[in-house]
Amino acid sequence: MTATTETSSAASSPRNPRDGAEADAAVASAGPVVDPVDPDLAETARSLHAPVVDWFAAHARDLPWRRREAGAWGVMVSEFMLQQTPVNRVLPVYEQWLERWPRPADLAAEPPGEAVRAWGRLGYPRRALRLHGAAKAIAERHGGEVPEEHAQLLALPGVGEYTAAAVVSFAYGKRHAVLDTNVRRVFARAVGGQQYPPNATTAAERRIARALLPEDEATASRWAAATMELGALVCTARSPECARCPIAEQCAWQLAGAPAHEGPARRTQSYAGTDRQVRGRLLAVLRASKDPVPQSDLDQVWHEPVQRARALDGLVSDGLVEPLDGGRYRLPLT
DNA sequence: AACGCGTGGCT
DNA sequence: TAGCCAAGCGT
Repeated sequence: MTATTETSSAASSPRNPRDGAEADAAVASAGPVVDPVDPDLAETARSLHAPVVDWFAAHARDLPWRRREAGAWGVMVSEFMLQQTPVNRVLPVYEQWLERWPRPADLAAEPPGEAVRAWGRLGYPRRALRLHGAAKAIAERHGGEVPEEHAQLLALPGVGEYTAAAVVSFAYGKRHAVLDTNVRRVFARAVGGQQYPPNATTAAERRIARALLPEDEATASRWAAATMELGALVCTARSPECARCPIAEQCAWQLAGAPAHEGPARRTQSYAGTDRQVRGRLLAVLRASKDPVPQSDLDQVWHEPVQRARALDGLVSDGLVEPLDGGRYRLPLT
């Protein structure tokens, strides 16, 4: 089954990002919200489920957060760490984290600076602060249990649309569409016939993800994990291994001759010389020291005083660094 | 909506 | 080699 006119127009949303939104709005205003499933899309879905889920059963990696003993907290910790950080770098930090803080309340009882320190070099250390904040909220407002509802999860710091969906689906086995960068790429190719999805998630993509979600709860949960895994291992961004793909024969992109991506390239972010690099160096010094660090030590990490001061100010206003008397700094105790 | 936010491996 | 890329979020 190749992409229909409906799905291909929806999935070509880099050009027409409003198609899906208008359709959704029209349905929403019509009354009770029942997912509008295009019959062709439904047929596409049925033809994809078995091969993808079977492939997953045979090829899924044995990752610690996929084991039963991980629990919802383990899933949640892994999802925070995996936000923009590769699996291989997450693995050792995840193990140490859960050993030290096996429940949300254990983390909540510690200063936020300890979370930042334990985060190590995973990058984007504000995630550590948010995970600590989420743990406190769970301890205080949810009786120490990771909430099961998508809306409750979404209210936690650092939990966005994707992470909430991942916890709902992976930790609690509930039926919820999960759209991460891997799934978006798989759908863009298999359904949309495009090499890459649009830069930002569109309403059209959400609609397709919902339409493709299996009815059965347990299958839906496996499907979510399976499509992610397929994107991570086979349908990769740079060099997809279509010969190993369980749905290559049905893939709209393959059937179209694997055309190269049209349209604007993704903005590539620089790093060298940016405030981010300076922040990283400052924080590395602070992580390494259990005691407060004098300003003079921090001054060593970057030659340019204006940028250095701006980076330090930023860390303080983000709550990643606590200024003390006498020009000394440390990771935050509160 | 576009941007800032770390870090390191890969091609 | 210099981008490109990695299970996003918040503003």
